[in-house]
Amino acid sequence: MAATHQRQIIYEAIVSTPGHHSAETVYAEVRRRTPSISLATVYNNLRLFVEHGLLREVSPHASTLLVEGNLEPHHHLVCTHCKAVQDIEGDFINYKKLARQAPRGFDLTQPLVEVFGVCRRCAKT
Amino acid sequence: MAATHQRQIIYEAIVSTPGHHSAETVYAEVRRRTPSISLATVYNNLRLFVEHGLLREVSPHASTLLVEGNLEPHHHLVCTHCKAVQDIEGDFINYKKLARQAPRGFDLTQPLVEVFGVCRRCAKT
DNA sequence: TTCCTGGATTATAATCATTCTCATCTAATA
DNA sequence: TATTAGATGAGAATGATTATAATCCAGGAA
Repeated sequence: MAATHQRQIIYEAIVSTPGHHSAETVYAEVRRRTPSISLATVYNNLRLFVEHGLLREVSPHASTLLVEGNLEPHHHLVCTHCKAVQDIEGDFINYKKLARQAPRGFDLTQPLVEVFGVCRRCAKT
Repeated sequence: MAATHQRQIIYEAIVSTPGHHSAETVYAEVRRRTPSISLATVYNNLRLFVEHGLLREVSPHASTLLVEGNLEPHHHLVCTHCKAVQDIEGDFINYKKLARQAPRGFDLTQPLVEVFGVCRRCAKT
């Protein structure tokens, strides 16, 4: 991966500010220094950085709406590669600890949890 | 909420089949019985059902790409209402139990977890 | 029954984020 | 300097979703 000027300023813009960054916010930030940069370049490199592990994707799931009729408490296991979602049972969450970590006032009455990993098929590749 | 014909067949199509349903799959299924139905109606009613708690949204996250530079192990707390994401620390996950529940071959070497709830500001409303 | 009214539906246009295409550029190497 | 592979930029294309506006329909009042 070549360390081009664009890549450097994109990376800098992200790691220099804690928190979560969208393509648009990065684009706006980076454009102040290098106005000729293209939004496509930002997207390309965000994806590249995530693939190479330099950045982490905040919500690595497919962007399409999914609904389910199963209202029983259960959680989801999401493959960050193929985006497949499957149900997962079990009480692997310590709700007391979780509630202690959450900020005051955050309603966790019925927490849903999504666990990200890589499914067997994708792990083989 | 009026129990119209369209709403009934949309709801039926979802709860009669376990698993996760996208707007397109519901649309395709429902069209076999009522070919005149509109995709907009499917979207409208999926949203309505989710709001009324008849259905659950599988990945109630912001649909835009977000990245972060913080590679330290941590998790995310997501407000299902305003979609805001904040970091959350802590070891509220029992990884042994989680690994036991996950299907064979699912790679959970570095699991990311998103916990959904309602943030203080949205809970007030 | 007939009219009225408000909500529901439909078709389609519009929007938004993201990806694709392809011509151009750049930097490293021969 | 010439070559070449990869990177970039501009804008078109895509795909999911939402908005718009006209039409439809069911239930209640006359």
